[in-house]
Amino acid sequence: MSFQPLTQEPDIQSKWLEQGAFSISTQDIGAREPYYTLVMLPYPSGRIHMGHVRNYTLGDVAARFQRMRGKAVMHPLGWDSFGLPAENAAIKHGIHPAIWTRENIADMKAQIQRLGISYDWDREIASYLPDYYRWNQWLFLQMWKRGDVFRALRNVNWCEALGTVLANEQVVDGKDERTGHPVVQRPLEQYFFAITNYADELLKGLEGLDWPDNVKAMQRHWIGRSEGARLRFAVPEQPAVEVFTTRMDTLFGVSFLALSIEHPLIEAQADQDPKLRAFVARIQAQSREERMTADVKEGQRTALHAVHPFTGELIPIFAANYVLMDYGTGAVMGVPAHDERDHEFAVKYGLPIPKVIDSTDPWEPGTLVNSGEFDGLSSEAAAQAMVARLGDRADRAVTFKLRDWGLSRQRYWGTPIPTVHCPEHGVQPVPETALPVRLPEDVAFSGAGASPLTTSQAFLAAACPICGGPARRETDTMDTFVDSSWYFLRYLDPKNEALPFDKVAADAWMPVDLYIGGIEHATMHLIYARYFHKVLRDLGMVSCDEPFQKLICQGMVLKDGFKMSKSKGNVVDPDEVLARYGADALRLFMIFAAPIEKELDWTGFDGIEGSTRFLKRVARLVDEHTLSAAPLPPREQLTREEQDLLRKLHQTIHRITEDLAVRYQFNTVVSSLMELVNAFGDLPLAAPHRGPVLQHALEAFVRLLSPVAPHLAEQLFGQLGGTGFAMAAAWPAADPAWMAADEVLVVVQVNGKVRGRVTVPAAATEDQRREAALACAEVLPHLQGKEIAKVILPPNGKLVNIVVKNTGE
RNA sequence: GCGAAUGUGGCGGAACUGGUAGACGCACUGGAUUUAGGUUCCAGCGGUUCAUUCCGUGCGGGUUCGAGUCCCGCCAUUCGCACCA
Repeated sequence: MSFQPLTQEPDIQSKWLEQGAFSISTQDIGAREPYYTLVMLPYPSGRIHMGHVRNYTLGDVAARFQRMRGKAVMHPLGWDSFGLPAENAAIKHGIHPAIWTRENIADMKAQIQRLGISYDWDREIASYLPDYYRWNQWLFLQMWKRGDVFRALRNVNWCEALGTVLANEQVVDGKDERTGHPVVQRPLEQYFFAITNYADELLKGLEGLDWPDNVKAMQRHWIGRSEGARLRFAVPEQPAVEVFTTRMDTLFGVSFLALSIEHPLIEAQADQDPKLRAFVARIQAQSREERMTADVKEGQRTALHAVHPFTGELIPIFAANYVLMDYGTGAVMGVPAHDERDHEFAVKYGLPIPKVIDSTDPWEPGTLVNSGEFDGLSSEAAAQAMVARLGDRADRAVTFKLRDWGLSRQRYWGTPIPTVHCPEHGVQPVPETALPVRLPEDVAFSGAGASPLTTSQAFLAAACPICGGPARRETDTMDTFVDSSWYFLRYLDPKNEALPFDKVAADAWMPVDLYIGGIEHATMHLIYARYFHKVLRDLGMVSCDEPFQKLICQGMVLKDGFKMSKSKGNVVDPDEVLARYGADALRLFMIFAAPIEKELDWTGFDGIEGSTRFLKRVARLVDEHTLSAAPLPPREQLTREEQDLLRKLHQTIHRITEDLAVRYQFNTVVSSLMELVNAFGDLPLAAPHRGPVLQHALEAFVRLLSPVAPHLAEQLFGQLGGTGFAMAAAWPAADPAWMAADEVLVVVQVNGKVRGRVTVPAAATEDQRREAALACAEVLPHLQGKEIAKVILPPNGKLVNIVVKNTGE
């Protein structure tokens, strides 16, 4: 029948779908162990790209392997279908985001099905559908009740000309990327999830996760825990200024306080100080980007002074551009002698630079000097002593870089936040019975002005849940990261109309056994989802602490060393490859060409030609084989070559199983398959038991092939007389008795250099191995005139090292 | 600057606990089959050498009978964060 992927693969795919070969249910758990393979929720941009192909193929190999091992495999896919591109398409082409999204999903789904990925499509979800986003709203209400949601002011990117808020990615060089209108920072009242309540747990939880080190490091850094102290400086006739410091020991070196321009004290002073007001206004006018990238430290002296808590000295207070309002307390004690930034600032403004720490590196801790009663103490001891001595003016404190999660978006295409604004009762959540709050259809997409939601009168009109009076419906929508923070739970119970998911289903499958996706989600998505999962646990909805036990980040797919992108014009369309080579060849190449976590360079079609060559060879091997019903003869009746083939078979089963189950090293799975195929070629045509030996080996081989090249495996499985699906057949077991050879090759080294090889019986004792090595013909010349100091025999028995030294002359 | 990772043939990469460096594939070279191209098959393919001679896993040291693997010090590349008090 040979290898005809373009006609055979679609047939096999329809058979799988018709017979529900990929479907799974919670009832399947019991006799079978659950296994949950997940890939990151894709955005339906319209076309799949090679990155998707790589990601989904990797997940599918794991899913198919675990299924064959008898696990109940959960393997779903859905669509992260809210977000800016759909709204931009609406503005640009006048097509409604829902229609654009629906069409894109249909196209991409067809492409993915053509790859033969074994998703249980009955569990497909899409976040833009009310069936899904109503549960975002429901969860928001639960979190509101628990106090996980709050409202606060935060700066947004505001474009005056458009009268709209822009997302960070829409702002380039301080301008709207579409129109070029200037963008400034402006505070707006928004909703937040109090993720910082979980900062410590999010940090500690990383320890137990089987995740790549760099991802864990990124999260640790993102959470950014630092220990120090909070300390209040008295300011005459003003409220005290609280600072956070990790270097309490340097307190005697303070020569100024630097406050953020948003600090309340600075805001109050600016009212009466024109110079300060001008400074604040100038910094405020800078775009977010300008301000983040400015590396010049600037400040403006205020008329105020703080009192040093120990010396009583008056310390000038500055407003400074390098102090961030949302880290620590928004105020810094300036210690120029022992902090690089403070030093730069003090030099610029002519402030004193008193040295108070003796150490080799001025920025590092050491021993205190010029610090009164604390002189001579170590930095660590001094910090403790100072906090104690200051009583209620200082406390030990921990600060995080992690900020609360602002979830408001002034956009149409997202989950409406389920609240109303009542003139009487303020912001009130809508009752659960009123969910979902649906997105209205009658909106205008102009790209200018406030959110399109404000153009729907029907949507805006609401009633206050407390007084029943007229209220304005909230027009902010949720960050799409909310959608992707719990979707993996909805897959487990996608049709539930009473709850987002049932706890029984969640307990059955969670945590996810293998999560595969791009490293670009190392911080945001992977922290938000962990946070949501912990909130859900505290709501009693899930039992485990962490959602994703094992994470693998696959490398990017490149073309000639560069990221594939439309603008570079170097995109390789998966459809083109599928149309020429079929799914199996593409899958095989994706798995074989590079280790999972490394970049994969698509240098041309040579690689996939090689994959096709291999698959053809495999097909030919089975075509040329004559079916044999005879039982496999006992080992002792087989010839050496026949035994060699079966030994290679069992060694390969062992290796591939380890690579898939333990090491997650998929590229060597393909190498092992190729080696085994090469070994098939070494079996002589005249081998007396060729029929049964080959039959036995091919039946096992086809199963090993099935996760990577499932279509061809299906076809060959049938050709070899198998019934049912290859994908449902049992994974072969490696027989240790077969893996061991009765003779082993021993490498003989002299002083660590390979000098010869001898074959000894597997059962040979150490003494026999030593004898054989010393008698080895190639080794003898290297022993001439030398004294044998010792002979090393490592426990693996595959090597003998003879250590010699020169005798006299 | 801080953090993490990675350096192995012309290329992608193997080498699992320190034990035959270069598996497997791509490209290339020669040969066979073929009218030819393609396909398929066989052989070769790190450098060097008269020689299985010596050299060789980014560089320099070290530990060891033995180092791609472990330790110390560099260099380079990639990624992430970046005024974090």
